Amino acid sequence: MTSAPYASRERSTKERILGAAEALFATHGFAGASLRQVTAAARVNLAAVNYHFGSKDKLIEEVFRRRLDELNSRRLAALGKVAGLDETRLEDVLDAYIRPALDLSRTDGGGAAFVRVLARAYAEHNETLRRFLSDNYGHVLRQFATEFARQLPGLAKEDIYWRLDIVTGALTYAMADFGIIQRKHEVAERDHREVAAEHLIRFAAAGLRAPSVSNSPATR
Amino acid sequence: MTSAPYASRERSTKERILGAAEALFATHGFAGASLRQVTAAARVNLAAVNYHFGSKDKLIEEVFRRRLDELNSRRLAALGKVAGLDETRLEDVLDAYIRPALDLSRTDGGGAAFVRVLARAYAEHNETLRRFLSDNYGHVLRQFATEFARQLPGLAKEDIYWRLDIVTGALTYAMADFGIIQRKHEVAERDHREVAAEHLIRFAAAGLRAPSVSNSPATR
DNA sequence: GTTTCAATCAAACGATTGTTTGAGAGTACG
DNA sequence: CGTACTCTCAAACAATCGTTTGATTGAAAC
Repeated sequence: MTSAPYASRERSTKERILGAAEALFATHGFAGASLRQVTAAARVNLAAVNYHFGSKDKLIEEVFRRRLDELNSRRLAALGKVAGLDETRLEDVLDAYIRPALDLSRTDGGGAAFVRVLARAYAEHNETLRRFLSDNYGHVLRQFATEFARQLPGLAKEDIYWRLDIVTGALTYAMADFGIIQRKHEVAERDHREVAAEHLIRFAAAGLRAPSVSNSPATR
Repeated sequence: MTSAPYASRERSTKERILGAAEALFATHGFAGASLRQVTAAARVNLAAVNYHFGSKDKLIEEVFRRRLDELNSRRLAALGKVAGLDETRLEDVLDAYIRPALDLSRTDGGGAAFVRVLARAYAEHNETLRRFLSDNYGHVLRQFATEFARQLPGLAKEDIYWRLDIVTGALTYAMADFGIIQRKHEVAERDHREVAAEHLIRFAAAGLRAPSVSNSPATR
């Protein structure tokens, strides 16, 4: 029923499709990667996508759900270990937010590609996709916002959300490695992301601790 | 020769195509927006794109060049007014970097759409496009890096580039309005971006002033 | 008036798109 | 055995893609 019909030779057809789709969506975009490219890379018949997922759009959704469920629970688990504690520093909360994304990008199963897919999702600005992400991410972001608010009593709730958005943008951009400045080639990919996470946490912690904008409106 | 054949009724065919392409690329992506959609929106014959630009790829390049040339020179002009001066604060340099992007997104001619196109370009991760941006943006970024280094003598050159990348990522995503948290509908678009710029500058200034990562490697 | 040339137009080009079809293979259950 | 069911496959579907063609327009040059 739920298991494969006969002992699968390596990975199931569905998983092979998801993996190939993830990689191709990352490099060519959702519209740019065709189902023929995907099925060829997965060494699967063209009709398999519509048979297993129903349509290309459903396949895209499934690519997200597979990783986001994991990323969601990991972030919440990490947050649960530090939330509400007296000795918790701001950096610990940031680490709970950033580190799971970093770990995801280092999984052997192609999670690195998904980080780029996620960055594309933000760029898509598609209302359907946005609602999908909001439904799956909204409550996680709210929990983090609560803990950030506890760490930063001087900030208004609105400021918190603004800065979390900024952190998310910077995180997405950095994890997807969109830098204009070329990296040295001798630096390995995973070392690169590790360094990126350090810089991000350091930068974001200082940015979050900045004086409130709302309390001092005379900025310009 | 360079002028229109007869007094143009409103805007030239090339300009109408560029405007329509910019808007459609922003919402549907480069692969997602077809030339038939573009030419229909511009009220222009389908063949006009290939006649005036040669191909779809060349059209994409031209969409970038039109705005980037302006953004480039505005940023350098703003930087020139504050660079090297004793009374210049870090926030002034950041303002020179961020404000022109904000102004661009408020132009009536659809510059707001271009900001989203720019965000897409980063997500594209296309090597050709990356080189194009690096050629047009590289020297600007280097000049800003020099001034930032002057303002932040405690930071290593590598730290400067890392943090400039972070600022660029946060700027790109904030300006393109990719926030997961829904905004209040009563807030107008241009007010929204104005507030975004204030938050960004405040956040980025504090982040840039954070202690160097390189000088204290014991982060985790 | 005639030539010249840039610009626009409808129509078609072959290639590729997502999706559907119907036959066939292979396992499980009775 | 036969029936049932899941999955795979080659082939075709209509639609849409970027691009090209050849005719036609209209103003400028001579």
